Amino acid sequence: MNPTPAQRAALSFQGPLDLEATLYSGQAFRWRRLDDGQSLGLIENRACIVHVDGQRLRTQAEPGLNPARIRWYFRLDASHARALARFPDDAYLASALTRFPGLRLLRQAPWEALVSFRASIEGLSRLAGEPVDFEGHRLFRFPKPQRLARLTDAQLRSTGLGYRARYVRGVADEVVAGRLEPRLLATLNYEAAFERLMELDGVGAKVADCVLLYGCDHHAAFPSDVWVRRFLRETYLPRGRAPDYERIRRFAWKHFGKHAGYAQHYLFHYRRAVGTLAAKSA
DNA sequence: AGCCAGGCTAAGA
DNA sequence: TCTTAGCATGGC
Repeated sequence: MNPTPAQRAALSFQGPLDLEATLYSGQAFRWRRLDDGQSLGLIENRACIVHVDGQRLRTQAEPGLNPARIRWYFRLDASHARALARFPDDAYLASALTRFPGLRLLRQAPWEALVSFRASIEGLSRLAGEPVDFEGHRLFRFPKPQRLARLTDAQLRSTGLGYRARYVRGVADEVVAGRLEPRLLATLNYEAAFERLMELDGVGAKVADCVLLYGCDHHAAFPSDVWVRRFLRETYLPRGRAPDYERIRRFAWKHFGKHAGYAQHYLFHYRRAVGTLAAKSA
């Protein structure tokens, strides 16, 4: 296969951009650090190498991945600052913002987010994705629904999916049959999109909210896992029984507002990377 | 090195 | 009707 040429760009941006926190905080699964300190991954299924140079994001991208799309993916527009500006005056959030001011919520592809629910993204890509040779590295694109739907159960399981293989197959079938259009989830309002996702076999509230937050830019989505629950119990909800999913999200909307999900990612990352949150600025 | 995820289902209280 | 174990596998 012919190596794919790279197109270079330097994208200027406002405010801080912390690629390390942004790419490796558990919201994206397709990036890796190169020996020279840059990061290699795929954006909208096209290979890309990035690093920050002052107030510019320097990129090498496959043709077809335009600078505008890279800006969109990394949220190099004002929407990052806007979301932060709407955060409540909150001591815990302030700690996380002080420590990781350049952590940005990525805008990833709905289809990939949908299947990445606990699926092995890398495994599925290696198994069924088109290989790409880019700047001396080999990557694999994430397979389209049509491709995943044609895989056998044994093939899906070979990627480490285990009994979740049938969930992946089910979602792929839904898309192929035209009953589900991942891109439309971003255009529905949050509640409608949440309900639609919950109808899918293998998608519960946590997974639905992850898809909506990381793949559809729905900031109302507040996925709560063990880290978020732990954080909440250490801070706002210390007594009583462990709150269930519904109670947590209602608390989140009331306390964090319309960008609760964006705040969630800050708290999630801080709790995992640093430890128990201090109520004072770090 | 063992526990636990996340969603579903079947079995138990 | 509500709660709980088990599922296949990998990550902490």
